[in-house]
Amino acid sequence: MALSLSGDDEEYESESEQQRAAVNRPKPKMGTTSGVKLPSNRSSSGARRRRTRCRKCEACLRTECGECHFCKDMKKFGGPGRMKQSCIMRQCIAPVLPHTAVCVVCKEAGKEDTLESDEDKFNFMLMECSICNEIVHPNCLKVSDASGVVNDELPNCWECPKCNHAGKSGKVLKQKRGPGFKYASNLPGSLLREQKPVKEEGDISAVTKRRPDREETPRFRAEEALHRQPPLLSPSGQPRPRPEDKLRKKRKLFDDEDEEDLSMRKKEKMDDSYFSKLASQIKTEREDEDVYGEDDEDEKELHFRSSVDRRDTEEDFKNDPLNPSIRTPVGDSDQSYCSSPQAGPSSEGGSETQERGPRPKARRKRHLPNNRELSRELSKALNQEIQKTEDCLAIENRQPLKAEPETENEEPRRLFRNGNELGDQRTHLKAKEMNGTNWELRHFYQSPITPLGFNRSAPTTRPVPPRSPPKCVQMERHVIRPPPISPPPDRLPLKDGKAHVLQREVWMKIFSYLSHPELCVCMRVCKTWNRWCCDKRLWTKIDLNRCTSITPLMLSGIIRRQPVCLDLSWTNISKKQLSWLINRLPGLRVLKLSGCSWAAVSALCTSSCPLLRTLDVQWVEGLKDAQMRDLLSPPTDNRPGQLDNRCKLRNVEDLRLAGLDITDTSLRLISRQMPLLSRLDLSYCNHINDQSVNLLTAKGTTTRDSLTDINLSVCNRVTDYSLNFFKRCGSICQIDLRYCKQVTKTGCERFIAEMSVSVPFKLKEDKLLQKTS
DNA sequence: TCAAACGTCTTT
DNA sequence: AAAGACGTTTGA
Repeated sequence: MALSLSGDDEEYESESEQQRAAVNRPKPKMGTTSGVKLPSNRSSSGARRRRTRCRKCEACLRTECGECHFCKDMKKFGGPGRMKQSCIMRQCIAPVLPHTAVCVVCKEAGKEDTLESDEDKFNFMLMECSICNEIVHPNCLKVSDASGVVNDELPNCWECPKCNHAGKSGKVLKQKRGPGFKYASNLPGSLLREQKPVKEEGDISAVTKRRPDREETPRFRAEEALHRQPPLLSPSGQPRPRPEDKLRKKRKLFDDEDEEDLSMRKKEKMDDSYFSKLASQIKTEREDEDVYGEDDEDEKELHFRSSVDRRDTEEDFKNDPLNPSIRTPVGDSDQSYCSSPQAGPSSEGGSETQERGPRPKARRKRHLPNNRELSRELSKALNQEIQKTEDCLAIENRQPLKAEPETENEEPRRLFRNGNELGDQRTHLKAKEMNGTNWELRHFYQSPITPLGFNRSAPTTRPVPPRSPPKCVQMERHVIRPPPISPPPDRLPLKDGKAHVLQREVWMKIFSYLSHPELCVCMRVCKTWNRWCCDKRLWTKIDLNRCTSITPLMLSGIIRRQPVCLDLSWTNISKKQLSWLINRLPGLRVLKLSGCSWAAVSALCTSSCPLLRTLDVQWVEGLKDAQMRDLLSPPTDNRPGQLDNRCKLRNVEDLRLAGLDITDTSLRLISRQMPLLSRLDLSYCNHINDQSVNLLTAKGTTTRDSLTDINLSVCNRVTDYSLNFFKRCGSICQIDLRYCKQVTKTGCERFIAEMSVSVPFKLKEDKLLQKTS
């Protein structure tokens, strides 16, 4: 299929293939396999062990979805059973060598389980060479002057010392990641698409680290973006962004002319920093030099790893394209494709606004570019870069390009400090310099929401919900990487072969003081730093708020970092993307989806995130009672293995529902299904009234005791009477009734007076009641 | 022995 | 290039 050999892959031929060629099948086409048959003996180069699922990864643990292409083919689902493929949802993340695999030297199986130290484990585990396909215990090899290059993307996979030392390239490598990725990455609409290897051109790095495909990023078109209008005032008092903020000043900020500047600035920046000095000592860990150490605790928890930002080279360092704000020309959003979110169970509410026209443009002129605009532009710029990066890396990995980058958006040549390195390696270099950290940069430059002031004139007007993105021909195409088998090295290798004196954990301490943009800088220094800086401890919170385009690269970047808190508010993330993410972020505690479409948010209906504590779905387009019911109801899917009948959001403590057209129906469900709910934001909910408050605080409800903080600001149906209901809330600490027309100051004062006996309250602001002490 | 499914080839 | 087909490997 997609991973079949290109004409160059002449060294590879599997046993079965040979048999087939000889017996069962027509002769392979010329060029597909070499005329010279390789010995089928596995101990020799050429034959490769089929891998099998690990049975441990999340995918392996899933049950068949019954809906995908391959499930439908299965006999048990009524299909013909011809395709014989694993369910898409069950594509193993880290396919392993079969149990029958043995070392070609000692003929014994892997023995790592019997050993204690990491070093022993490594030495006695079976390693399959991605070049010669030999499976050996590293310890059984006698090559002392060269070490293997571990491929952290696939368990038990490396380039053996022999091949590595001989300078063989991985060009014959067909599937570094092995099976299990194959179909998932090639299915229509799959998030996991990948490409066939392509003819090698030029001198490219020895190891073919696979790259995610060039993405066909779902994006909003400029017009569409204008339609996505967050509220003018967020319930937390944060003003909502205005349409005029969006998509202005397309190129100005990142004009090509700044490119020169960039190298200078980079130079300066690096020259006078300690890092730059250090960097000069650091051994540049090119792909073919990199030897990974053992797994570290944190990374073991990661189920996926992407190679997004794993390209770091000298070039990276020298050409640090770090400051995106002065960097890439921003392409027009004409190439913006939109994903094709499938509406969730209750998608009916989401489409009515799709045809809305753009807002009056006059408003757009009003203010100067602010940080948010900047970030938006950056987002686009970076996405584009990422796309190009992928192209380049596709070349680097001898994968065919899906398409050439749009000429008009072609990245201008940069001034490299070492211009001579550009030469014939330009493509490669370009790929490297654009090291997948790009996306990471973007969100750092997103500013916090800039206050625009309260707009009370029409506070309860719902923002125009984001338009549902149109179908995208090629949606996310992205490869997820398994986590590294081996951890980063404990010490930083230096050029002289020695290791830096500081241990990794010391570096981690240092890194922990850095901002995310700074971490991105560090990630470009070398591979080791790249890996270290990706430690999830440094990325507990990832903010993609108002990112106009969530790209597959970003998704895998997120997975790689395993954030605890993820803000995807006001993005055009699709259902598929969100679902994909949630399923891969088992530790996610905070998920912010405000301003997203219900189509996207409905991913929560089918994905389980039992650890989720904070859910922000304010201003979600089309999220009404029916949808809320879907969100809160137990999974309807009761296929075998689907045993959890509890509410998927049962552990939510902080629920933000501002700006939703929900009624008491939803509140009943909430009070029933979220026993731990402590903070509830219902601001701008026009249907909320005293009866709603009564419901939430009624006898027998868990919310009565669990609620500590409720936001009812701009709920115009709420009156002073609600305050009586709050008196029975045992834990209530804050009641926000600001801008509730029917709530009076007198009413609040009365509440304070009456409560003073038991719980002292104060008016922090007008109609904002807060417990003192 | 059998179901599952990997990896490659063929067909579209 | 993508989708489909299928022999063979793998684990139970």
